[in-house]
Amino acid sequence: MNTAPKTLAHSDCGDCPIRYRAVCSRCEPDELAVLDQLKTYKTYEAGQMICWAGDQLQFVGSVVDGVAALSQTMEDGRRQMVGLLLPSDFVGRPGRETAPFDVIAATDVTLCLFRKAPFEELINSTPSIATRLLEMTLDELDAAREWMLLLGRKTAREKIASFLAILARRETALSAGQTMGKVEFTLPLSREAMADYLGLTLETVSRQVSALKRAGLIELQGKRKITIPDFASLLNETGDDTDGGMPA
Amino acid sequence: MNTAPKTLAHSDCGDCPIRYRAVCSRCEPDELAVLDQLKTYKTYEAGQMICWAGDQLQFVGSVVDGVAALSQTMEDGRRQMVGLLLPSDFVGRPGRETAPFDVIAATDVTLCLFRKAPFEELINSTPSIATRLLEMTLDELDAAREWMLLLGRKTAREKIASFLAILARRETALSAGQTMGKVEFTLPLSREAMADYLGLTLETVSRQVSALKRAGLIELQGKRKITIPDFASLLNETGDDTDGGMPA
DNA sequence: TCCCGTATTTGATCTTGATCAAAGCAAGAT
DNA sequence: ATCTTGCTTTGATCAAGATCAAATACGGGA
Repeated sequence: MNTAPKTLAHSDCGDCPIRYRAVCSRCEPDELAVLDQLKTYKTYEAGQMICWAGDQLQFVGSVVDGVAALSQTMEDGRRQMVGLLLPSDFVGRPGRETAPFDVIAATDVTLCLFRKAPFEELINSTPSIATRLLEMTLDELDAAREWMLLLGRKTAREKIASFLAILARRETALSAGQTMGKVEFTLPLSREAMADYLGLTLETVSRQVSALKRAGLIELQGKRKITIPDFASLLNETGDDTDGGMPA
Repeated sequence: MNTAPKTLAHSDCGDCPIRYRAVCSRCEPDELAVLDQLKTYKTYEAGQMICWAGDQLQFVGSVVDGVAALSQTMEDGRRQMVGLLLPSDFVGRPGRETAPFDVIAATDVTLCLFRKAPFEELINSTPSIATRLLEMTLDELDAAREWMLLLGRKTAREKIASFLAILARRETALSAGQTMGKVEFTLPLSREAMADYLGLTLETVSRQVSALKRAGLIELQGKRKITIPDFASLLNETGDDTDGGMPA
């Protein structure tokens, strides 16, 4: 599961994704110099806890490679994943003392980290960075609310189709091509993790994946490699408004 | 349902809640002067659409009185409420062109509005405001993620108990007293709206409310007035970690 | 006060997805 | 090559909640 690191850097901004997504929308040289001095990298193995809900937060940063998950667990063990962190996503809470949720490495993960205190100073002294972070947080909030529709109202089949569609879209977004006929990608999550994300049991996930395969909407190579022969017909299964509109 | 307007203003800051919650954490006189010139009030009747998903956004602002709801609807009519906006909550999207979700007046609602463009200028020129908005948005994000746990994993009974507990907490937060033995309040939502919020049907909501009443955990005066004789025992029904921890 | 329209409650049945249980499979270890 | 071990798939059964269909209660006018 150790894919070669993908380089997501802004063309002008070196190799650390945070400079591109979270900070460097205008590439001010001063800010970059500060960030260069602050950044460190850290890696985690698949399954490892990155932090626990309630932990003191020392760092913020972003995902360089791999997939991390935010999740919550109830006393009796019921678990709900509340966010997926893919490469280039921001991790952490400027202005917060403690982590609100558990963070778990779903695959092997590399993070690019900055000590929180100096990063917060940077935010407070640089409106463009605060604005950029606000924008990203609003995106996350919209995504969370889309997910609430999925969790509250969609059927198991629609949940699976939606999840696959989101991954597929993210895949093709990275590799320029907008053609959207056929898409191939690797599932970053186990059946159990998918269940935790979708508010289902792993058995139901397995059954519905099989059902989509039987229906010819997806093809499987092994357990994790997925081919979507016709993206549009998968979209029909998601329950989403298929025509235009705003992406989440 | 037209309760007398509650005044939520910061003691130093006049009558508009936005100055307290979103902007006026330090009460800079210049900012307040600008905001005073911008603000207007607008009222909506219960049930009225405040805006539709996809609408051009001209304003941002905050709820002064009443309850508004963010919601999404699928083509076949399934609906999921994704946020409740209570007095002092911020409405709108600095930096966004269009509304991501429908906004509906759940009760009669009064909003305090500012034109978006000048408000955005204020944000960009005043780091403390951008930071404050970021903080508020992070709070909303945490609340949305708490809600994902509720939607994905909680039972109908736990959902109802959680919802009532949240309202009760909000009620007592406003009226100083932290005693938390007995709480009384009025439901701001119909059974149908509660169902849309909780990812249930209105029948299931009705049945579970009746069940909680039979169990002596709540009392009803009419349909909408609720008394919680012992808040702690209602909390036991929410499935939440009851001891300490961080509030959402 | 009575009437009407809407919201709520209640009941009977049906469906979906959870739960329990048992194989199946692939990859690494012996 | 065979035996683990840890997923994943599949099957049978069950329960929670949805759906369909009536009652019933409530609130606001005439």
